[in-house]
Amino acid sequence: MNMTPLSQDFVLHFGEMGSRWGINRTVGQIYALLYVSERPLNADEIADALQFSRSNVSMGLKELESWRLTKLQHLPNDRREYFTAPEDIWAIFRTLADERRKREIDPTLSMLRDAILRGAANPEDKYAQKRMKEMHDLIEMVTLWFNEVHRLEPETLKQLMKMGSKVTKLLEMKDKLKIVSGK
Amino acid sequence: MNMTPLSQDFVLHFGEMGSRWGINRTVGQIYALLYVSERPLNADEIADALQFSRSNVSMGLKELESWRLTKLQHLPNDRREYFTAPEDIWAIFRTLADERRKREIDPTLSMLRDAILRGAANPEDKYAQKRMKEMHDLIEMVTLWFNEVHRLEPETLKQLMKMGSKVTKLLEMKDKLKIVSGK
DNA sequence: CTATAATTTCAGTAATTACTGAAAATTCAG
DNA sequence: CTGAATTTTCAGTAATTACTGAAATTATAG
Repeated sequence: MNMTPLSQDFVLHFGEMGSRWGINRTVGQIYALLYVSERPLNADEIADALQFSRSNVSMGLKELESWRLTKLQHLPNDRREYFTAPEDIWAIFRTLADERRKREIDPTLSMLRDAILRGAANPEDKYAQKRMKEMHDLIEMVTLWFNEVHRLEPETLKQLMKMGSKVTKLLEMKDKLKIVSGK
Repeated sequence: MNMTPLSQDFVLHFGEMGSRWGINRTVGQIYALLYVSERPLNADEIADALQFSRSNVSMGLKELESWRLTKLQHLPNDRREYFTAPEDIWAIFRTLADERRKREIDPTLSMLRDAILRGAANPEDKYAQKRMKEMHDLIEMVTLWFNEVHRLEPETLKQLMKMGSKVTKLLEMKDKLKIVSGK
C-alpha cells in the first residue's frame, strides 16, 4: 500500500512533531496514519505504508495502546488485528490530556507536596519551598480547572470558547445576577 | 557550591520530566536550579552545582534564553553574567505556552490548512481532509480560547478556576440575564 | 492436539542526541 | 589598544534511544 501525497505530508509532519514531544517519530507516524485512515489497518499494512519493520510497528502500536489512543478490532475471516484511531476528536483530546496528567502532572505534584512539607532549616530551603509552593498551586489550579472543563459537552465548550476574553464581563454579570435574584 | 537535598530532589525530578518533553535533562536541571535559587547564578556556579561542563551550561542557558525563560543581569564589580528565572509564575506559564504555540501549534495549523485546501480526487483524500479539518478546528478553538484567557489577570483566572464545572450554570445565567436586562 | 499464521520479545546494531575539552571569539578594565 | 577574563563554538566522543531480524510466544483453524 502506498499513501497519497496528502497523507504522506500529514504523517511526516506528525512524525516530526512527535519527536519534539517525548513521543518518537515512529509512534507519531503510526498514529497519524491511523488517524487519517477510514478503514482499520493491520500491522503489516502499517509497516508497508511507513516502511518500518514489522517489529517496530508492533512496539509502536503497543506504545499507542498504553496511551489509549488506538482501538483494536477484528474483521470477519481474518485472524489479524486491525487498528483505528477513535472517531471523536474531543475524546482523543481528553484521553491525551488524561494520560499526560497521570504520567507527568501527578508525579510532579506529589514530589512538590513532599518537598514543601519537609523541614527547612536554612534560608535557601525556605525560599525554595516558597517557589515550589507557587509552582504547586499553579499546576493544581490549572489541573483542577481542566478536569472540570473536561467533563463539559463539546457544545458547551464551543460556546465558552467563542466568548473568549468576555469571560471577565461574564464574571461581573454573575455577581450582579446574584444580587438581583437575591441568592 | 553544593545544593541542599531539597533542591537536589527538585532539580533531579525536573531533569527527568524535561526529557519526557522535548527538553533535555541538562536544560531541565539548569532551569530548576535557577527557579529555586533566590539570588542570580553565573554559569560557573551552575556548572559546579550540577556537575556539568562549562560549555554544556553555556548551551543550556542559550536554549533557555531561546524559550525566554531566563533573565540576564550583571552584579556590580563582576564581569560575569548572572541568570535568574522570572519571579512571576504566571508570567512563566504564559511564556512557556506562547513559545510552544509558536513552535508547535502554529506550524501544525498551517500544515493542516494547506492540506485541507488541496484538491482531493480520491475518497481516501476526502476522508483524510475531513479528519484534518476536525483536528484543525479543535486546535484552533483551544488555541484561540487560550490566547484570550491568557490575557486575563491572575485574579480573574483564579476566580474562574474556582468555579470549575459551574461554568455551565454560568452560561445559562448569562442567557437569563440577557432577557432580564432586555439587551 | 497439530500446524500454521500472527504477534511479541529481545539482543545486537544503527542513528541520534548529549556532552566535553580545547580553541576561537568576545568583552571590558586599565 | 592590550591582555586577561569570560563566553561561545565545534569537532570528537560518550550515552541514549530507535530500529531490525531472528527466535520465541501466542492464538486459532482444521
